[in-house]
Amino acid sequence: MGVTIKDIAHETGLGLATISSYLNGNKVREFNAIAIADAVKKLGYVPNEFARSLKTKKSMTIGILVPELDNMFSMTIISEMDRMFRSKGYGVIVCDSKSSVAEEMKSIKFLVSKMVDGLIVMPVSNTTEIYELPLSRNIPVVIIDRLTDEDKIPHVVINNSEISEIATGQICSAGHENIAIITGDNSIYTSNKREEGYTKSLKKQGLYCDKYVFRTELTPSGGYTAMKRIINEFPEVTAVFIANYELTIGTLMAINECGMSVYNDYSIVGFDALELSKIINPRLTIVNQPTENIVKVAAEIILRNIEGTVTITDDTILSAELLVGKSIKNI
Amino acid sequence: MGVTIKDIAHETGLGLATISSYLNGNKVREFNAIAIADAVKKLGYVPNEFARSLKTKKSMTIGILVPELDNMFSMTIISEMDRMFRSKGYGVIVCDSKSSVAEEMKSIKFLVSKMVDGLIVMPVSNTTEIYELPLSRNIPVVIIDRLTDEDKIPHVVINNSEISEIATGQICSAGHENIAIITGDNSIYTSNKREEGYTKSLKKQGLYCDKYVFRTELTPSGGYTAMKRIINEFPEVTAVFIANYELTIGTLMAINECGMSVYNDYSIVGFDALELSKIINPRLTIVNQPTENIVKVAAEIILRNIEGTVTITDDTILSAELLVGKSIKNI
DNA sequence: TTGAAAGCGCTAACAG
DNA sequence: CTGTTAGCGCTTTCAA
Repeated sequence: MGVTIKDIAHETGLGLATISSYLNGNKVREFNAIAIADAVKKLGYVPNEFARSLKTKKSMTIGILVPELDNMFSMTIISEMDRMFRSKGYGVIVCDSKSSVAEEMKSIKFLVSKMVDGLIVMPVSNTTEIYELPLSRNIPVVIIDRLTDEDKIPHVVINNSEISEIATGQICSAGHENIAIITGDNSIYTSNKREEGYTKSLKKQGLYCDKYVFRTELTPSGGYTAMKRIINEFPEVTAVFIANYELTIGTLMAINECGMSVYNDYSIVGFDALELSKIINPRLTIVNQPTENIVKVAAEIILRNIEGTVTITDDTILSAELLVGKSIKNI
Repeated sequence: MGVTIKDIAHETGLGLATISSYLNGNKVREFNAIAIADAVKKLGYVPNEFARSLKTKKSMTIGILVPELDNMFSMTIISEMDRMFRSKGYGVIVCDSKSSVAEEMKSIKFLVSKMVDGLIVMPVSNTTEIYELPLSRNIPVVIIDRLTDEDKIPHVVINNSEISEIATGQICSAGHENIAIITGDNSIYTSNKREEGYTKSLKKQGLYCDKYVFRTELTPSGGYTAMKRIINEFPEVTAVFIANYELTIGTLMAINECGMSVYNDYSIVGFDALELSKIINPRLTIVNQPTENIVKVAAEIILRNIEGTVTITDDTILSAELLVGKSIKNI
């Protein structure tokens, strides 16, 4: 605690700049390089990032803000962000806005005060003003998972509506006529868009019926309760499109608990439940988000905007894929 | 971007120290306080944390290292840590060691290089040497979720063995004789301890049979596969104790898929699956970890050790609780 | 209370 | 390639 480059300058008899040079990977006479390396080891020198940051104005940390931390999708994203940024020498500092607009604002302030070099936000609110603070301090922002009307900030999203239309279409093609959707509140962008695709598909076939739209909390309980209602109150329903992971878990539980089964009793298309899909028999047909790609693109944009030669503000729309299993029955 | 306390000193005609004093909540003549506040607002001054950190040697961030980021328990812990520390002005920087000893070492180095003020580790490895680096730099460490033979570092753990013994005992009391366990590899502390409690309980009753011990990956697939084997190869088994959340999901899926049911066909005690337990009918009996308390205790210790008046090295053993549902059948 | 001044440890000109 | 020097923006003695 307290070995500085000055100490190793003393030890080696060299100047500060030489040490600094070496430490930053610049050319130094081989002879000196060895001396420095030795001194570093001997004295147990570790660079002081505070001082470095003060000078370079970079903290080498990225802020990530998600609505809920204990949610499968958030977790996957964070997990991959962590890997991605770590490999570039950046640390990741995470915050959770508890799906609250007020908390979201607070979190952004907090992250900015922590001097993050960039900010990745999975937003709750629509207000674009929450980005004024980071932007005013030249902290690049990337919004993921939803589109907003903020046009100075790049978005990375998937084709929620389209893929949901395709997924629903798949169910229609199998001959189902009473198809339910279990999704989240309409104020949630992804829930809304996924419902939009579902609706579009069914209207095209003249099969739409708003009684079959179940909007609930995005939790297993939400899915469970919704599915129970479908089973009990709408026996004519033969297929269900489920718009997220937590809902999918709950829905499956409800089906199983009632002694019914996927495929035979209910044709199912889930969302995000890659791991689940594999352990269900027959294998679940699901929509799979390209999380790795979302992260890769978002990270690249942020990193490039941090470099700051040009500023990217373009949105990226990635395609999710329908992983076809055996959970849709032809009737 | 660039307004410093010097600027506001100019603006107000006061000295640097006065401004700094005010900013840090110390007494300043009311008259001046107002002037400073005005200038701050007018110039849009925001303190530079780098400079402050350089001086105070505190980053106001805590490093958290978990073996797997996409794991229910890790997530819950992180989510609560985030809340806990945020409320104290600390940020949380998370790392994932991918259950690898080498990665764990790297992550600790990384976190230390990020100048965290404290480190909370859910360890993978047994080696105590990985803590030498933070300790040598006076960064307090708290180990959670497992006990190691490191005695300079406080641990916060639950009574894994005891609660598992109790849980298993509960199954025995209901008259079951062939009771399986689905757990993780023995090298994983929690898996090992939970199995230990199970074994102890069964041996006491003279019911132990090592064929009923299933050690697998801590994933839904792991649980699913293990349960399938139980169903197919050991029809005499009537009850299963499951040692973690992911395994519990997989196990339930397997049971349901085979057209069997919890309670009627299999008596089940799960782990950590608070949310699941509620959506299963009959309600699942589970072991519930006091995550909130784990976090609270760990955070308190870290914070206190950061203050640094005295150094706490005591271990804390918290009690998990058995939430009794209706998933154990009397036979 | 307040102001002046001395660093915290590092980087980046600049000159050699 | 190397050494000198001047800060980065803040906190903190120390006097006043």
